[in-house]
Amino acid sequence: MQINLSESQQKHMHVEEAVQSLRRIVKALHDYSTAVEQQIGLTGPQLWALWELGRAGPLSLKALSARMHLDPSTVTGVVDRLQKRDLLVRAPDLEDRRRVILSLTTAGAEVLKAAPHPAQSQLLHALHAMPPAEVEGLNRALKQVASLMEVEATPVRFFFAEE
Amino acid sequence: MQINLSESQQKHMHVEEAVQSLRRIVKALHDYSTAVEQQIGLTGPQLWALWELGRAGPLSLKALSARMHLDPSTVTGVVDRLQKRDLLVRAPDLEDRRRVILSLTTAGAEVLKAAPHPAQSQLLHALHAMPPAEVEGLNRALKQVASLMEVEATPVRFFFAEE
DNA sequence: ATAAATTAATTTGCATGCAAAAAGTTTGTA
DNA sequence: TACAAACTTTTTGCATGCAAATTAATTTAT
Repeated sequence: MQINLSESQQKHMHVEEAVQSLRRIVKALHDYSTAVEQQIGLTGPQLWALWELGRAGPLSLKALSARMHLDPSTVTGVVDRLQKRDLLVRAPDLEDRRRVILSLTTAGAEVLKAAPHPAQSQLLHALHAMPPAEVEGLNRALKQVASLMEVEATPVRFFFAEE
Repeated sequence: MQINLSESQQKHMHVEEAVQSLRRIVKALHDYSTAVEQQIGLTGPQLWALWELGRAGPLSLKALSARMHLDPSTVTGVVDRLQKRDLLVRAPDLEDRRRVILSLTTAGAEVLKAAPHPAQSQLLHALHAMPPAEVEGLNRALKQVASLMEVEATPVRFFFAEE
């Protein structure tokens, strides 16, 4: 079967598919987190925090927040729950007493050893599995999308052909 | 200054940048929602719910939940807040008394008329602004990433409105 | 040397988001 | 018809997530 599409129709199709693919990626990330939670009893953010501590050694709360790209007040809660389960400890920083030093406990390190990678790694894995040229092209296109979206910082009304 | 990078180092760089770009896209979506919230005093999900009601007429809570791809228990809360501000009303369905019929109030329709589209328009706008070849390449790469991430095939869900 | 500004972590308040269970309604079946 | 099963909404409980305010400690400026 041969169907002829106008150039704008083809483009619209690609846009729809690209949006669909982004949804699939987000869903895959979410599903992976849910599966991990079922498996080891830690939520996505909790495992992620442990994982960052495991790879980057003891960290202050702020440093951990920065690595997770989350607000410190959010990470405080995540750390509370991990501490309650003795997977990490808070210790005062003698250099700067405002700071708290977060370290894995032995139990935390054990859990981490048995745990799968956090969901972020799922994405990294996929990207590393792709041909370099593909990754480079994807990178260029994503950067452009991000730039175009950042230009429109303030809400504007958009109008679309059919929809 | 000339620095030689191995092929794997170059690839790793592209991977990092691609992940960074995805983060920027997610952040741009969030920033847009925040800007809308500042402008019209409605959160992203609240505007989204109003918008679906505006375009798809009166809906039951379940039907609205389905359109938003959110759990009914979540939408109950969103609807509560909109009802408290008289932007929509709950009415019993005489056909099936389990159901609740959600309708925009005049005030709700007014707010909607003055409001920008919900956040996903930002992304669509950016994609439509790109050269067709770029979109096609992006599409192909994203599909591959999604496939690689989907260890087991599962039905696609959504992270924002559409249709 | 001391006041002012900054910084780190926490607390509080609000809004998602889901799962599980409760309550009322309708449908299917024996 | 009676009763079980399924459906619709709400409630409850928990875990993010951010913004704004607080507290304590440190740095900067006067």
